[in-house]
Amino acid sequence: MTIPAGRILVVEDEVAMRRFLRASLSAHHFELIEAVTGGEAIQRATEHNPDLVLLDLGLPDTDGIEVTRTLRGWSRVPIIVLSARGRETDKVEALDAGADDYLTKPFGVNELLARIRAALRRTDPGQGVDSPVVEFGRLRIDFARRLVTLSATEVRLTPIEYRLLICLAQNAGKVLTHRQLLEQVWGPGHSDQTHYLRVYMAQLRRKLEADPARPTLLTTEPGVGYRLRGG
Amino acid sequence: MTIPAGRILVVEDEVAMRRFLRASLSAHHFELIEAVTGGEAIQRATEHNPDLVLLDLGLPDTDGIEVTRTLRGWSRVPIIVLSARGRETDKVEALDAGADDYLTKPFGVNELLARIRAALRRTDPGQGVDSPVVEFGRLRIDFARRLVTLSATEVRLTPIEYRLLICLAQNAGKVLTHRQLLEQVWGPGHSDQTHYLRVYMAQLRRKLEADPARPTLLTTEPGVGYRLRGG
DNA sequence: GGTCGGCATCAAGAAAGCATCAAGGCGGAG
DNA sequence: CTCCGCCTTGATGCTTTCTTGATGCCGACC
Repeated sequence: MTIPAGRILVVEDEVAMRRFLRASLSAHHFELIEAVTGGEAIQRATEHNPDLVLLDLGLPDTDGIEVTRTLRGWSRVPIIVLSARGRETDKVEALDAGADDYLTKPFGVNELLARIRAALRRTDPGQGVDSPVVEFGRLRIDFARRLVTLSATEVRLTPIEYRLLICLAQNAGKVLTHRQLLEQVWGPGHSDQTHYLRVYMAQLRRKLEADPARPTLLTTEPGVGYRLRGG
Repeated sequence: MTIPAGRILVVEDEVAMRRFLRASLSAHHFELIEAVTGGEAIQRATEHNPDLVLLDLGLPDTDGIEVTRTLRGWSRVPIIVLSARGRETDKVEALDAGADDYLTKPFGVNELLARIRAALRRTDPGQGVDSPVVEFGRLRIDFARRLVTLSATEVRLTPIEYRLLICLAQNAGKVLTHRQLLEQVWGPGHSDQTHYLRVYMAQLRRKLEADPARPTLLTTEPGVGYRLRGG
């Protein structure tokens, strides 16, 4: 029988490597999601909520390190970096950016699989210590299931809406500046497009607030940013 | 941070290696527990409940793999294996026995430290970071949340009002000259617009003082500047 | 007693920031 | 290929905030 062993997001631009990973992983009953660029990686991650990320450092657009940081902005998904660069400083940088493991190419399939198993094992029985669910009044966010409910009815959020909400939820009570939100949600280099924020905050409010014109959950801090008011 | 970064159990029989680890780790403010044999390792682990285990595979009595399995019998403490054996099968065996990471000797200190940080980061969601808060009588300023409360009711401040208050609060008790405040809040080149200060001090008082006409918190130092009276 | 400088307060115009609607573009799913 | 959902972008009107000017108070000094 073929019980899916987990969903893995593979971020890799080289075709040969991608084929190799696809073959090795699907042979072990992992479900694969693939991305070629950094931007695509972020998008796929929010859409599919993978159980683990295999990340090549040498990407065409963004640096893999940046992808790691962006992911860590809202997610605790295990990240294993695969890289041809074997220098110690590269490893330290990646690990400190939030990666869980660092494997230098070339590597053996079996070692990779063992490290994947080790990483998945850790998050598996969800020790209940860090509750994957938070609540703010009627609003309830289930991180593990990527599920947002409002008084027990599900709210459908687009990837960007969700990321924005997660950002705010993880810093509940604190004000997040426009810049912080833009960099976390849209990635570095978008820090001046405050218009995006306005549009999406309005959309979140329309979906989450009882009276979107007089928000109680998602409040504006004029001249500074936004905040999600903690219970 | 200079506070103990965590308790690490080092299981290693070679004296030189143990000395090396001791030096490297304590330099980074880790608290060390040491064990030479497998049996000792298990005992120390139960006694001291370490935050992480560094485990050499080549031990005099038990095999390190066995130690890993035994530990995993009751504990989820992160285990990083250090070993001279670099064969893939060794790594797979150790990881599948329950180790979280596998580092082949010789390795760089910085990589080891980065991997330790990565492992500790995972198990430490307890961000017990209480934000810096200062109080002056009924007035309370939460810097991290950018939240000002007066007898537990929130006070809304505009960006300039807030910056002005922060300036005064950071030098509580001291007099700040007009020039200092203007340059801090409005930026260099505004040092002669004392009128701004008057307007905004009045506004702050209206929002924070019980009797704005007879201020007790935000006092005027005629001819010099203003001061926030420390509790 | 009158005048003057520093200070407090009020109010109105100017500027900046914000919310919202809606249309076009893009890519993925069927 | 077509449809649909999502992201981007522009236009518009509104609100808040900042700046600026006018006015009155108070104590110091002449």
